[in-house]
Amino acid sequence: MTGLTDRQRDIIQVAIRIISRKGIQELTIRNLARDLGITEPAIYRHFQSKSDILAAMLEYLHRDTIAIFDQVQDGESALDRLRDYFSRLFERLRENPATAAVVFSDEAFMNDDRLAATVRALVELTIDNTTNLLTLARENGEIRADVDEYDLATMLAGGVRLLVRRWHMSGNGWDLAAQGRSVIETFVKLVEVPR
Amino acid sequence: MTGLTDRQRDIIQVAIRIISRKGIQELTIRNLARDLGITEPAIYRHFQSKSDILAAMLEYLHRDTIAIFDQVQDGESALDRLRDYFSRLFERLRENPATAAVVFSDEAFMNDDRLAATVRALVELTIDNTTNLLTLARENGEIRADVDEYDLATMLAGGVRLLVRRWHMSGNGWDLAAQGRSVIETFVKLVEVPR
DNA sequence: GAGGAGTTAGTTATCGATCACTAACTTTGT
DNA sequence: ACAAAGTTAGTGATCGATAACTAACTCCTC
Repeated sequence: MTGLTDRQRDIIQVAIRIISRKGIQELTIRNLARDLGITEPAIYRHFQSKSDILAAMLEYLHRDTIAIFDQVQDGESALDRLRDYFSRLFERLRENPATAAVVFSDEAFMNDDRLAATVRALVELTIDNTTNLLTLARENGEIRADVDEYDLATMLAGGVRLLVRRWHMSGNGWDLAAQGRSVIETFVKLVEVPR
Repeated sequence: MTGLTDRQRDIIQVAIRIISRKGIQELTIRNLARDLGITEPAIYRHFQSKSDILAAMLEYLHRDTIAIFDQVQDGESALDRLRDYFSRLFERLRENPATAAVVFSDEAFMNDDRLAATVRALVELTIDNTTNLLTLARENGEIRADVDEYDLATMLAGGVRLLVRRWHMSGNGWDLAAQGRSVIETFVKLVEVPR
């Protein structure tokens, strides 16, 4: 369904792990081959170029993020769905902290137009999802209507991004989900219309 | 006072410009020399290593950010000082858009412990400044007291960071100060205690 | 079911390009 | 005349990528 072989998936996972632990500068074909336990040319049996590996990696993360949004329950209130969405994002990061690092390696993809566009789309996805839920919340009358919802989405998504960045920089040394929940609840408290 | 020669300042400015336009991957001694109009070894007359150039660049940005915070007027209310602070940050970015790019190249400094610590401190600086102003605002009774101010600082600083990132990614194609003001005012509207 | 043909996934060895950096020499300004 | 700031010419290391080859497995034909 994803169009990837098992071996291609292996390579992507190892690539993500390298980026997570050592930064994207350390993601070389050499290091990738070493961690996979094969030689460098063998990698080219599975991907035509390093750029293709990165593209597949970004596409994988993109699909994964879409899947998370799709899992968010339908019946709840928009604010509950917002809580659910970020809770699931935090859960994924806890299970696979490596994914966080990739999203903060934007700059590394600037050279390659295709990769730059993909990583940009990946970042925008979370913002768009947030904006959509906030629009729904306003339509439902769950949040105050006297503030721009795009500004709200910017603050919420930006705040969570900053939190994840600091968590990643700290070596994942604290409970992201707990801190994240605190930020989300603070946000909800600010925008919620008392019922 | 800064301990830098004129030539060292030239080099830092050109380095910042390269990072801004092409990303940190393109910041090589070769490209730096070419843009400066001299040969590569000449650079080593002014800095002992590439790492030293990056360290000096980060230190320069750090001093600059501190200077901006110090310029914020004293007499106003804490919320007005907050507005003033971010307004000055946006103004600096408008005058020198290159500085934005550097702060988003965190990952590039991960290899070098000294650089990593410096860039981390640079990012924390804005958050700390924001937190301090929010603490003051609460003490003055300007903002509601039922929300965690560290969460507030995370959302505000994170939101602004995200905004700046998108502005940079768009090739500085729109008015950052105007969009930034909108985010700040939305934030103020959320936290302000009606008087 | 035996045996060639083709495929898959690896190997060793090597390529040209580029990286940060250096030694030795020359030019320039005071 | 001397020091600062430039030059030419080169270093070893590492980058992504390729050529040539091989072991192991599958598939097709008779």
